[in-house]
Amino acid sequence: MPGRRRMMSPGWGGKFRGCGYRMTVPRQAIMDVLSGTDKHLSAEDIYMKVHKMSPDVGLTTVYRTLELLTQMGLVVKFDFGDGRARYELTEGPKSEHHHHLICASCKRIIEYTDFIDEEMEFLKRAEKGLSKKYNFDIKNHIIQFYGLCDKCKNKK
Amino acid sequence: MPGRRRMMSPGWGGKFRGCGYRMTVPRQAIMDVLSGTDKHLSAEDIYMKVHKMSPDVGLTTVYRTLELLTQMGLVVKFDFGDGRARYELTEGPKSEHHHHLICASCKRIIEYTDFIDEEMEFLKRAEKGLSKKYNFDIKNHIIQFYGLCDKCKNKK
DNA sequence: CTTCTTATTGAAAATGGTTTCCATTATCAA
DNA sequence: TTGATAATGGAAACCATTTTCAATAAGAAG
Ligand SMILES: [Mn+2]
Ligand SMILES: [Mn+2]
Ligand SMILES: [Zn+2]
Ligand SMILES: [Zn+2]
Repeated sequence: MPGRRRMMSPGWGGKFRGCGYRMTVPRQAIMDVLSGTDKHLSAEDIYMKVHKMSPDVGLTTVYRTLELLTQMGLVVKFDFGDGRARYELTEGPKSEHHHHLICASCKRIIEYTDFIDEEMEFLKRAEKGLSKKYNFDIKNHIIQFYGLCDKCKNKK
Repeated sequence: MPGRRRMMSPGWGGKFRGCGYRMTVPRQAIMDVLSGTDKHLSAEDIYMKVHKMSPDVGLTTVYRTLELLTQMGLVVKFDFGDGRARYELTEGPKSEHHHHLICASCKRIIEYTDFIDEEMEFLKRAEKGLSKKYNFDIKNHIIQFYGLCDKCKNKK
C-alpha cells in the first residue's frame, strides 16, 4: 500500500529544510518536547525530557538547536533572572499567547493572558510602523513586568 | 559659612536609606555612572567607568549594587543575548523612555522611542488591571521585539 | 567626637550555564 | 549507492556571575 508514508506532525522538517537546514533525529525530538509542553523549559529541562525517548542526544545539540530555533523565530528565549535561559515555542496550540510578571525579589513568575486584545491592538500598529521605519523583520516579542509579588511586598 | 553642606545630586542617599540600606562611596560612584549615560552598560562597563574616579571599587561590589538596584526597581536588567547582562536606570533625565528591536541573527540592538503614547495608553490599563488581579506591585517593564535586521534579512 | 554594631566591601576562589573543539556520523541531493 | 558536508556528542574550555571571608566603614547611640 504505497502513498501512505508518514504524513504525521505539522512537518517541522519542512520548516528546517526551508531555511536550508537538515531535519535530524535530535531536532525532531527537541521539537516534540517543545510542542508537548506549556512551560518555559531550560536547556537542561529539555535535554532530560529528550533523553527519555532518545538517550543519545547530547546536551550540546540541545543548545545548538535552541539557538537555531531562536534565530529562525520559532522559539523565544527568556531570561527570568534565575541564571539559566528558558525557551518557549512561539506558535503552539498548547499554550495561548501570554506574558510574565516577574518578582524582582524572589524571581517568582506569574503568567497572565489578560489584556491580550488591547495588546494586539497596540502591537499590530507598533510592529507595522517599526518594521517599516527600521526595515526590520519582526518575528515575535517579549513583554515583561517587574515588581514585587504579594509575598515580597509585605516583608519588612 | 555653615549650612551649606553638600546639597548636590537628587539624593540617591535617601533612596538607599529609605530602603534600609546605607549610602556608600562605591554606591554613589555607581549611581553617578548610571545617571551619566544613556547607553545600556554591562557590569564590567560600569566597573571600568567607576574605576576612573574611584579606583578601589571592586567588580564584585558593582554586581552586588546592580542586583540591589534591580530589586529596588531603580534599574532594569536586560538580556540582549550577547552573554552578559546590561543595565539601565529606570528614571533618567538623560534617556527618554524607549524599547528595543533585537536582531535574532547578529544581535544588533535598535532603540526606538516611537509609539510611546499608544504604549502608555495600553500599559496604564494593563498595569492597573494586573497589579490588582495578581496583587503585584509593578515597578517597571520591558518590551522587546525580535526578528531580522535589514542586513541579516538580505542574506543567503 | 567617640564608641559600637553590623552592613558593606574587595580579592581570590569557586560556580555552573553555555560554548568551543574535533573526530565521527548522518542527511539528502545527485 | 555515493559523496559532499551539515550535524552530532563528549570532553575541555570559557567566562560572566556568585560565594567566601577577613577587613572596613556607615551611621545610630551616647
Ligand atoms: Mn511563559
Ligand atoms: Mn536601551
Ligand atoms: Zn516575590
Ligand atoms: Zn542582524
